[in-house]
Amino acid sequence: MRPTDQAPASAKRELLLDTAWELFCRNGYRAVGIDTVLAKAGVAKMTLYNHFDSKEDLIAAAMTKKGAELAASLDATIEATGKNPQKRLLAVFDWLEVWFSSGSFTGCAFLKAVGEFTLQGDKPRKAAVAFKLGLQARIEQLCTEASLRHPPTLARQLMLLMDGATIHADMHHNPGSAHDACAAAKTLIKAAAR
Amino acid sequence: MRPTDQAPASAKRELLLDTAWELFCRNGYRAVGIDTVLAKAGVAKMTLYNHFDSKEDLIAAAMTKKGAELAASLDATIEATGKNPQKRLLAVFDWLEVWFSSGSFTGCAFLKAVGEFTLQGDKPRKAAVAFKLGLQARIEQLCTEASLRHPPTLARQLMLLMDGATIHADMHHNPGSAHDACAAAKTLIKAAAR
DNA sequence: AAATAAATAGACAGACCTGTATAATTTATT
DNA sequence: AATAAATTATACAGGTCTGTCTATTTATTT
Repeated sequence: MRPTDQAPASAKRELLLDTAWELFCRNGYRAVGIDTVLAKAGVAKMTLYNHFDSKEDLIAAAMTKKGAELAASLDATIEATGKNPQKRLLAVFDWLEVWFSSGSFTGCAFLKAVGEFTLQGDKPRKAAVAFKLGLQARIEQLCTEASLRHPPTLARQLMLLMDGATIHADMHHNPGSAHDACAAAKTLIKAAAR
Repeated sequence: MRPTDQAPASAKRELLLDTAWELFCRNGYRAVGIDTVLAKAGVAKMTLYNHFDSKEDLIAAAMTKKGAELAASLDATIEATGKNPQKRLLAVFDWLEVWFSSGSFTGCAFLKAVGEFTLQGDKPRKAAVAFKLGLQARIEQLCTEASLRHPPTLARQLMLLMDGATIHADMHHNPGSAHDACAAAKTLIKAAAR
């Protein structure tokens, strides 16, 4: 794991990203102050500002890092599912259910960022949109590989189910929303099969 | 429109609720200060605190008021659709599309409240959950009236599509997500018909 | 007109926030 | 061991926030 040129990996830096992610995701971005992150991470303030230009930069960097981790985690789940293209597509919902039931689930930090950072130019919002579009592209690819009709449309529809389920799992403290979404997805997939 | 006993309707009070709703929905709850609401409404601070105990109370009250208005608006759309039960159910998505395309659309204040107020006891969160459950009950009723199978499950699934579409319309500035959701809903409804 | 209620302006306390400055100290590298 | 780099502690500036207090003015009602 060589550090990227743009973002050299130091231990403190990674610790800050992980701590920030957890706190912001659980309590909201504006509700959590920098000092809270620093206290929990046990890191000095100047260290933070040596690594990041601002709080928003820290947030965006955490989202980029975690987004990559999540994408890798999803891919691992898909690969572990085997070769059947439809099963691989449906594995996305198993992945969601595991997440929702994990105990550490506190909603989707990307969706929350869209709610809190409402300006087009806000870095956290841009990081969130980028992650969601990347995920959508992956879903679309799976739809294509499953030889389903209209992969772009179907992928968007499946994204509605996924993000809806994520919101509901958080709002109603109900991991079962993954099951509802999965059942609906099966119906859509069956209708798009040829 | 007689004022409710619990919340007597004064002009200033209603103005505060409307102004707060718009600003909070557009910019986020914690991002907007009380003073901004007061300046836009042209109301003195003490007037606010004579009508509401706290900022969170104002937020929760605005959500309750707007929730009732939205429910009435939806019902009006449904009634205007006619008697066909399936068309009445699908009218929900027309209603969404009108909202998304309205120009004043800045995302769903209820979903944003869930993201920003993460404690069970937070009044805004409770108001949001109450609204969403009420809407879900209405959808379930429409499913029942359309003689569809498993109305509770189907209603939850349609809610996933609706909330997903709302999030996406905001996140991607794409009112067309209502159309995606509607098409998916038609597939689910057809599969649940008997 | 008199009395009661509602709204106003403005200052203010106390807390919190982000980001900076400085100097001492630890860690890593050569 | 000597030098360079990273981290720390602490204080602080400047701003913002919610909510309160007081005194004054405007509406409403009797």
